[in-house]
Amino acid sequence: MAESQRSRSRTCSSPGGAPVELDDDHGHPPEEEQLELRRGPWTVDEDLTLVNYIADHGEGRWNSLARAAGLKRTGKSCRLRWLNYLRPDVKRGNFTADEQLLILDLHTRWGNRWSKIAQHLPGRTDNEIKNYWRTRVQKHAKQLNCDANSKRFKDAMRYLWMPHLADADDHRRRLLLQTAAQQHHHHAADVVSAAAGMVMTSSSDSFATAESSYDDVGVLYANVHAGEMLLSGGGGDWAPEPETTNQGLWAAAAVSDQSAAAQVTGGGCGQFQDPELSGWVQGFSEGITENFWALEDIWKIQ
DNA sequence: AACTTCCGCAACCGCATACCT
DNA sequence: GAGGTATGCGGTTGCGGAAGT
Repeated sequence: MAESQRSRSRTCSSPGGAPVELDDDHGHPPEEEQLELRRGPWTVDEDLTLVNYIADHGEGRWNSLARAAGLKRTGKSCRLRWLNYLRPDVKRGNFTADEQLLILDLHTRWGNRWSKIAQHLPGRTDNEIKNYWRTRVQKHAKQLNCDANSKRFKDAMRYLWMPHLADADDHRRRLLLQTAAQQHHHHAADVVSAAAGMVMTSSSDSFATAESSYDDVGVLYANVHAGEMLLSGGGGDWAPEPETTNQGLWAAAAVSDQSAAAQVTGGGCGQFQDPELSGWVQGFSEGITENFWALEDIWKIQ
């Protein structure tokens, strides 16, 4: 990507985002402003400025917002910072099994339409999903020696990984409910904390940056809230909110695929559309193959 | 402890499209 | 309709911390 590297070479990414010169863009801000523009990591002060300004005036009109707020940033940069990090409803932490399932399924449908996928995962940003895909999913594809966009990999996800995730999610829910039952004599707040702790554990996170202390509160609140929701479900009827459910997208497939996966792992041969994959997957069932253990390892990574 | 490598994430870029005049 | 500007999207990069040696 010569073009990318070329343009990237103009950037100054010194920590703290020292003012740098810009020579690009169709926007062509006045010369004196170009000299002042900052890029690179946002400081706490900048975050606060942006958050306060949006709280007072709302979002939108990003270029003028940046100027009016006194931020020496491009409108683009402000928009990105707000949408991906500062928005109050942005959810942080690892993806839940539900979310992973949804991403896998939606990606098989829509490909790299990250923003479209993100619309079905409330609180998640396209950037986060994109990063997840590139760092986790593609890594797994690499381990399987196939392309993440290949039919083979998609089938592997569909028949092996997704049922695995579904199982794990069931297991997680059972654990939470079990915890609630065991501790029912405790003070309610203790129970909620315990559940929240479990949620925190299952979605532990790298949010502990120096500039994100105020985010921690939000994350904690969100997880405690999640714990409350899980516990208030009471009878094992917990389900994601309507928007976050799979709404038949993968649910039906997951149910039917459970049997396919069971066939695979149980020694049978699932009916796969791709005859090549059928043979490949059949390998799992006929003794232990390298691929099988690779998949098991992949699962442990989750 | 020091150094290197790997990995995840935030932020950037160019391009496409929508919107405005 | 043409031109200019704003916004949104997807791809890519580099930093910083974790893990490994």
